[in-house]
Amino acid sequence: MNNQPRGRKAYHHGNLKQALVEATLSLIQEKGPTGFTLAEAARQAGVSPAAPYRHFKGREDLIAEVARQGYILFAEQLETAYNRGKPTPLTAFEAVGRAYLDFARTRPGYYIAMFESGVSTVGNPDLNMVENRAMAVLTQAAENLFEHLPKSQRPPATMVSHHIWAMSHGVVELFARGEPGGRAPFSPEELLESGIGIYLRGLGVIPE
Amino acid sequence: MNNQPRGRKAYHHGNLKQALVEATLSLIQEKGPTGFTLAEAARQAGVSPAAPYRHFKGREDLIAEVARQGYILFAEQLETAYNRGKPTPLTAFEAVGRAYLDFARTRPGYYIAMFESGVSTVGNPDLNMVENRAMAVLTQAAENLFEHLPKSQRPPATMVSHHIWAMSHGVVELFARGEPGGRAPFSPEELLESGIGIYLRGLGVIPE
DNA sequence: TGTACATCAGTGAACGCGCGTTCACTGATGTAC
DNA sequence: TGTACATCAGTGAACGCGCGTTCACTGATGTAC
Repeated sequence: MNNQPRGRKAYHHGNLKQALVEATLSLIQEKGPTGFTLAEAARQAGVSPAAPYRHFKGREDLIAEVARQGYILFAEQLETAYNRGKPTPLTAFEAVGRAYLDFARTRPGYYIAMFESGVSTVGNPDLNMVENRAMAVLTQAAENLFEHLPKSQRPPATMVSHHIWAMSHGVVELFARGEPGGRAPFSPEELLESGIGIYLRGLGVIPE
Repeated sequence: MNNQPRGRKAYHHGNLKQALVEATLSLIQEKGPTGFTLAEAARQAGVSPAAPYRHFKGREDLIAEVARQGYILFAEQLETAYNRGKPTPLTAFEAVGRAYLDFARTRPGYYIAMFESGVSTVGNPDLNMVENRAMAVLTQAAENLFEHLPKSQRPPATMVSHHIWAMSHGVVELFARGEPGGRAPFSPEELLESGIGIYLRGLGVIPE
């Protein structure tokens, strides 16, 4: 059903929904969430401005779909990096941190739709679910880290995952945007890696 | 010069520039940076849509001014909290962290203009200066923390301040926005305080 | 103290623009028999 | 295999809207003499 007659414009696009998602990604990337308009996404997909309404309730709904797909990819990428805690819980955890940053940098369109577009995951069950799935990877990775700690010394894993998420997000927003070297004398990678390292030492899971 | 004849609308506003800044703050707070329009700010200040152009080059310029004032207030608030490192470097540092969060929560309009409006401090010397001033407080507070550490163990203070900034910003963006309890089972205050605590322990400036 | 005049800080009308959305429509596709 | 028909996924024109910005203007204020 994806095969339109090649070489002549088909009346039916064939895959408009996804084409709109991709147009949204590239527009958001270029001009920020403000710069994105439904009309332009339609234009970029080679379709009239009314066409998107066959697939989305409106502008907001399209952005939300982009965010939803983004969360899924995000969770997958984190899961892959986590690799079920192999080879060691610690290296796996650190790999997740790097994957976070990598996602934000290589897929800025998704990242922006997810975190900077103003879509709220509260009150949108679909979004909420995929967001939790991504979060769960971080929490799981944290949990594993504490295996060897005496129970009394284990911090709540969700707290740790929130800390890591906050620091990663902060690094992305403040230091991984705009011109290289914009705000910081350190690369985002260095910054996140060293930050997580110090934090983990404070947690007692890295010996000094 | 601030005294207009009371009780009758004056042809000259008297303090329009600041009134526009305040209108911008409240609009940005309510509707986000996207929802802000020059026209509405003018309306809210009780003035024609052309009037703002006597004081600002345009929409962007007004937002930049709001951000600029925000950075100054921000730096002042951090400085006050820092209190020259009294009573101890550690408590002073922690107070700065709390002040960061407090600023973001009690002055969301400024915070949003500074960090979420898309104004870039790069290439705007005025903004750059005040941003650095705020940053310097964090760096100074970090530096003090290491007084008692042997030189070889001292991490670069700017790195530390960047870490703290990132974590604070992350907490604000992810957990201090939207409905209470939106994304996290912890309050932003708890989250930031515990996060910084663990980090400082990792730095070796808090004994376990 | 009064007056002439320059400057400042507003007005209000107008512009062109592009957006989001709706509508009745139509061409293409899929399906039942 | 062919045909009738329902449904799907587009079109294109139109709408009302509010925005940012410009313009010639004017009323208020400040200053030199």
